[in-house]
Amino acid sequence: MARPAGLLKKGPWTPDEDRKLFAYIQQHGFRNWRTLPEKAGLQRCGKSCRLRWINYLRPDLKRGKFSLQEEHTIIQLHAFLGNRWSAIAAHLPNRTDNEIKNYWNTRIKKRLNRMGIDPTTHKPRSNPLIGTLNHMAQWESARLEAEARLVKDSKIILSPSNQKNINSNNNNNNKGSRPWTNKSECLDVLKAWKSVVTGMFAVSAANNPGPVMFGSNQSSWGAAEAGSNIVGEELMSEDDGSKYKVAELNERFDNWSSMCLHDSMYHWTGPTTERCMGEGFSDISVHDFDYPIQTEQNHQDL
DNA sequence: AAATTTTCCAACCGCATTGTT
DNA sequence: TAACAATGCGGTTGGAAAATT
Repeated sequence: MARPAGLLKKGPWTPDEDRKLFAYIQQHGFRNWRTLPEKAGLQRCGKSCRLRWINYLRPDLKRGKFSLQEEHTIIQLHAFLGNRWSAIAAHLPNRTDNEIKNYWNTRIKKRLNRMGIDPTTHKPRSNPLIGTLNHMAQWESARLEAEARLVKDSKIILSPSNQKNINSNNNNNNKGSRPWTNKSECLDVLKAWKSVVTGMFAVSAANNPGPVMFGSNQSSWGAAEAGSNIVGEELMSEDDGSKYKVAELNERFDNWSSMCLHDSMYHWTGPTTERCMGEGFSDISVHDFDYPIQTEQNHQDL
């Protein structure tokens, strides 16, 4: 049975211990973590073995730097799920909850703080008007970045030769080009955003290139469907089945469904029923809810 | 080059949840 | 159904490595 606690080893694992654990699990798998250490010839508790396997030895682990896409996914999922690292990890293949938690605490959290965003609530610290719409913080960060970009770009535009280049670029219709390079549309969305933040919900559709709508009960819109039970139930049945989470997610989705952006630049459609059922929650990430300015390059610089 | 500070991450701890008898 | 054991999760910490002074 259990070894006296005093005889159990603690602290960093040695290569020899790793070899023993790996070899044992390769051969026998892991069924009973409590008895495993003794069988594998290790002076560790089962808990320690389990952790070592899950966080380090597992062969399917993807180690190394997080990609920009992974980082986006983490931020977005954190806005949905909070500090539920295991739930977040479930949507990032080959990453562990511990790794994600560390990455959040050491990098993302600090960056959000620097941007004036509360990493817990995802809300800008300085603006109490923003109510329960957690993801708005992400929009705010997008807005700040967009504004910074516009300021930068406006200086470039002053040059006639640059103006010419920009015009031709806009006509290229490049598949890979970022849609928000169209500045007037970008500004319209920023205006719309501002009106949400300040509680002024009147956005004239006539003044916008695409439908930009705010308000409640937009149930005929795709995004509103994100609040349906189907979405929540699917999610929970796969992962943990906790009813309170279904309720919580639905509540959040209900809030979010009151804000529906359909626009060629900021395209938030929410997780549609089909996609949640077919591919999982992670599908809502990156391309649907992007941070406009950040690129692979400046991600590397961070 | 040395001292100090900061960053990063593996590992631990305690509590919650789930499974078993 | 209660009691206990096993497992899982998230917060925290210690120390090594990197960066800064």
